[in-house]
Amino acid sequence: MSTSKQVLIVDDEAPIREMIAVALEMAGYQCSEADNAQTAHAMIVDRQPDMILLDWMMPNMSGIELARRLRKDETTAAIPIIMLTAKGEEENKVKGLEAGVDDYITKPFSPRELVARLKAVLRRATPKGVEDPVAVDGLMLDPVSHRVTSNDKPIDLGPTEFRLLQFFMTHQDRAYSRGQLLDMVWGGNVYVEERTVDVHIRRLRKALGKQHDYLVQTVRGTGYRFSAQIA
Amino acid sequence: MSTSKQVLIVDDEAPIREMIAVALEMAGYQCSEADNAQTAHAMIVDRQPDMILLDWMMPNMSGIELARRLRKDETTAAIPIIMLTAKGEEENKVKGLEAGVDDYITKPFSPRELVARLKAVLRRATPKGVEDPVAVDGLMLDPVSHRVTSNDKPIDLGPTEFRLLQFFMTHQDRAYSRGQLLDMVWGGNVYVEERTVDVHIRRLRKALGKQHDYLVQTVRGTGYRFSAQIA
DNA sequence: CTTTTATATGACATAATTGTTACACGCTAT
DNA sequence: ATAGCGTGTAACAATTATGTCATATAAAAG
Repeated sequence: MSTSKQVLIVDDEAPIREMIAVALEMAGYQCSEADNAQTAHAMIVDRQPDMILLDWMMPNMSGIELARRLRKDETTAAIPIIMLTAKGEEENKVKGLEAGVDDYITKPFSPRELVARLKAVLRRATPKGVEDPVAVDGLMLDPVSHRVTSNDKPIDLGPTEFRLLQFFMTHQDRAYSRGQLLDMVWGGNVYVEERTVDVHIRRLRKALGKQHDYLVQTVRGTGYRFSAQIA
Repeated sequence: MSTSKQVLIVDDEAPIREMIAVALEMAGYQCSEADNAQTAHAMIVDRQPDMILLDWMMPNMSGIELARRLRKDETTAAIPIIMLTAKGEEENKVKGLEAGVDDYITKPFSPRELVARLKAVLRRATPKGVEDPVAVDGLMLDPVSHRVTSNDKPIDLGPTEFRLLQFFMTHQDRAYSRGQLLDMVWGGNVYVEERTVDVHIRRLRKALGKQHDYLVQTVRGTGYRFSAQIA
C-alpha cells in the first residue's frame, strides 16, 4: 500500500479509539487519535488527514459541532467524515448529514463494517476526472482505457512503468532527477533506492522498443528526460 | 428487476437527497448522489447515469446551468433530466424546458409522485439505446429480452453477471477500478469487499467461455476493462 | 591510455496482485 | 422443512511486479 491514508480518530473513550486504530492499521491505514474536539480540530488543520472518524457525543464540543466547523473552513471542507454514534440516536442522522457528514455508523459495529464503509467513502470522495490521451511521434497513452500503443500496436507496461510514462508524457522536455521522479511517480513517502529508477527506466525503454526508446533520454549527472527531440 | 437504472441525485441539501435516494431504492433504482453541480458534472461524464434528478437552486453553478452544459455535450445530451424546484418558481419552468429538461417537479412532492414521473420519463425517453441490444464480436446482449448469446448460442448469467456485462458492453475501452465497478454495478450504497468483484469477473469470464472471455481484460494495478481490442 | 564515475543490464528473492475453488448464508419456490 | 440458486468471503495457488544486487558498459577526467 504505497499511498496509505491518514485517518484521524476522534473519540473521548480510549478503548474505543484503540479498537478502531488496531482495525484500521491492520487494513493498512495510518491512524492518529484525539480525545476531544478541540485538539482534534488543531490536528486536522495541522495535518490534513484523508478521513475523520468522529464520535457524536463528547465533552465540551460535540462531534457535530466540530463537523460544522470543519465544513465552513475551506481548507478542511473536503475531508470526508464518518460519524460514530450510539444505538438509538438515529434521530440525529439527519442533523449529521446536514452538517456535511459523509456516512454514519452506529455503535456497536464490527471492524469489518467500519473498514468497508471507510473504503466506500474514500472511494466516493475522490471523483476521478476525465483525462485526455497524450501522443508523441507514434506513441500514445490513453489514461482512460489505461492503454499504451506504439503505432497502434499495444504495449504492455507494469503499473509503475505506466505511471512513469504518463508522468513523462505530461512533462516533456524537462530533466528530472531520480529523486524528483521518485517523488512524482512513486509518491513522496516511500523509501527506495534511487537506482531503482534506473531499473524502471530500463524496463520502460525495453517496452517502448527500438521505435520509441529514444524518447527516454538520460541526462548524465542529473537524471532523465522525455523528449521527442533527439538530443 | 435486474436491469436497474442508475439515477444521479443532485441537490445541495443532504436530507433531501437521502429522502429521494431511499424512495428510489425501494422502487428498485440505484442511486448516486452529488451535492453540487461541479462534482455532478464529473460524475455524469464519468458514469453516464440513466437519469438525473437536478435541483434548481444550488450554490455556485445552478441546476439549469448544468443542464445546458450537459445538453451541449454529445455524450451526455441524451440523458433525461428531471428538475426539482421549490414552489413558486414556476416562471422558471419555461427556461428549464428550453434547456432541454425532460420533466419538472415542484417541491414538496411525494416519493410516489417522484417515482411515477421518473418512470414516465424513462419510458418515453429511453436514452440513446440503453434498451437496445449491444453486440461485440459474436457476443450479444439484449436488455429487453434479458438475454445474452455467444454466436447465437444462449449464455446464462446470474443477475450480477448480467449487470456487470451490460455495464461493460455499454462502457467499453475504459479501465475501471474495483471500487468504481462496485459503485456502478452493485450500486453506490453497498459495502462489499472489493475482492468480490474479482469473483464475479471470474464467473463472467467462465460463462463467456473461450470464445469471448478475452473481452474481459484485467488491467493490473487498476482493475478491469472490457474491450474487443486484444491487449 | 588509464582511472574514475555514472549509467545500463540481467538475475533474483520477495512482495503484491489476481485467479480459482470451496463454502456458508440467505432467499425462493416447492 | 428442503432443495436449489445466487452472493459474498475466505483460503490457497498462480502470476506478475518490484526493489536491490552484482556486473558490464560507457562517458568523463586525469
